[in-house]
Amino acid sequence: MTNEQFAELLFPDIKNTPDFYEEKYPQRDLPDKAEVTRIGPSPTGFIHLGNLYSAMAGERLAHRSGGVFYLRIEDTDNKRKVDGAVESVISSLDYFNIRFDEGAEVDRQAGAVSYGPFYQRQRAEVYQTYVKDLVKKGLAYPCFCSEEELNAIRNEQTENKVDDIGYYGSYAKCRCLSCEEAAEKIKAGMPYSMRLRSQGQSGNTFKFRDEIMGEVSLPENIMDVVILKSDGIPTYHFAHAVDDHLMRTTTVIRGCEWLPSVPIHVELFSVLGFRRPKYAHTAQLMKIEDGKKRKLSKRKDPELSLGYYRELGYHPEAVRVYLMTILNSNFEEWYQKNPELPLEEFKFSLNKMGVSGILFDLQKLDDISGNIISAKDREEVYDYFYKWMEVYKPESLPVYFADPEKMGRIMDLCMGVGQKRRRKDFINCIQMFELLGYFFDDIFNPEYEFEKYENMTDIIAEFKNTYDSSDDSSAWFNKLKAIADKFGYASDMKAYKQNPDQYKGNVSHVAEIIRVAVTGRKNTPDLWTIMQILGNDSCMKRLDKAAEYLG
RNA sequence: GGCCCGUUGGUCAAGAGGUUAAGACGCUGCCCUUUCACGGCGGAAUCAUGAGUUCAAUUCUCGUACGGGUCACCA
Repeated sequence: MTNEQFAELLFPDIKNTPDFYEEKYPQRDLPDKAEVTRIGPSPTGFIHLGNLYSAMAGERLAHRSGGVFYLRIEDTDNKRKVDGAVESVISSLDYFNIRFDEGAEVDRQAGAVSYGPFYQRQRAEVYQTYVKDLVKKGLAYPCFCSEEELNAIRNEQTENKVDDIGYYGSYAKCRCLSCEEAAEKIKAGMPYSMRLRSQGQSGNTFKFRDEIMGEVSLPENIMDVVILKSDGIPTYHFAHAVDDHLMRTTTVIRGCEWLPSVPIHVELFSVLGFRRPKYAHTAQLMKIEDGKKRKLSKRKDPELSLGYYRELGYHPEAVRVYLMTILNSNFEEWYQKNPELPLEEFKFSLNKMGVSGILFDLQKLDDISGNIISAKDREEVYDYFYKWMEVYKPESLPVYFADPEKMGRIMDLCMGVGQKRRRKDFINCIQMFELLGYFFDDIFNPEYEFEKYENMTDIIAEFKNTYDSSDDSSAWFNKLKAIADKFGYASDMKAYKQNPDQYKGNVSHVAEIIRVAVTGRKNTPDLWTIMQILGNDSCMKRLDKAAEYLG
């Protein structure tokens, strides 16, 4: 039996040849240095920061060069598929302003060549066409080994401390089956996968240039890897080779956990006669746990999920800026110099990307986020907060937004609108939600942050007696000073600093006592304004409540 | 275990054969300030380790340690 006949037996339904697809998916008509990149999430219902990190790199590379950025759904693993995952992936990426030119669920421009379908399951025939061709050339063969047999091989290799663990050489039982023998098994109905007949030599290495890692020396692939699973769907490796070739990807950007499988991909491209794309393997996002760095894991780390940041109400821009700062080492400086320029102006480049694992720094994100929100208009932040609450805290909407005018004043206050400089109180929506709670009598239930000072109840009582809501800010503060003097606190900061021992404290301590009494917190914006917003009745009740608490 | 990658302050990092080894976050001191912030000016804190090359090494080479990744009909 010839290879030709054998291929026909294996793939009787495949009528096309590779040439058909080469023609169907021609070279893209793009400017000279245009890059074609892609993101290929698997629809497990979970898109994470690492994906976004890579996606931003790909998106920037493509769009800065006048190229194409597309979305391919890598759904070859049926077992892990989650319903609705594709929608969630797209919506998450959209939230963070990642836009595709083509790909799954993206409408393409009329008349343009389609490189789809972009769901790998829908491309089974394409892959099989190429496998059939490999069989004809004697470069692929069916493997009938069961899971148990494969495990046995692996165990044997482990026990014998063989260096290379896997299906290759003399361990590859099915590799030397004749076409006739294989045909027998197929006719008997045995399930089988298709494997690459590797041409690699053990011990050989080759130099490989990665756009991020630089030159890397790797061993030649010797494994007869599975290219088609028994259900006729390809493995990642094979799908990657065929798709990125046919979709005319110029640079493959993916996590550096893929670097060790580059030898497989190199051989696959070579065996298929494809020109290899450039590769860029991005650093991993890590997290510290028990004093050790480790790769962020989908299962264990909720902070890895993009949904997490959305739920917390981090502004997408903040997440993008943060990611850019870790994506390109020179971004931060550029951003500080050009805070008003759109991120797209930044000259992103792959070789400015870091090679080693990056520890995710939430504090830094918070700082960036605070800066970004403080630079926004009151209206924008108001809307943003409102929309977040509609989705994530709808039951609180009637409390916080019952009086839009009041909420507007609160926003102005906390953002420092109209002041010389903006405040940076707001970081994300959940934090705003908690921060602003004391403004609303219905939910005001403070955990008082009182420090121990002398005469606290006396000070509160005296303040209550003298408070007049019609006082302006300075009259109000003068009364605070008067109270300070009355109870042996310094009303003059300079005097206090010279002789701190002569006083029980200073006017800022007095202010703190009133602040905590009214709001429960030591840190709030201008107290006088808060009391104006709350109104006289509410303030009086709160002062009583605090006095009662202090006993 | 094999293979691959990495190691500059607590974190993100720039950097070059000779530098006072940038900057940012965090921490912290002072100033400003009628309270909270904002802001301004300072401070502490880093080249994993051994050997080699060199007049000179944190930078180049080799080893060691440590960290990470990967070795599936998962991606």
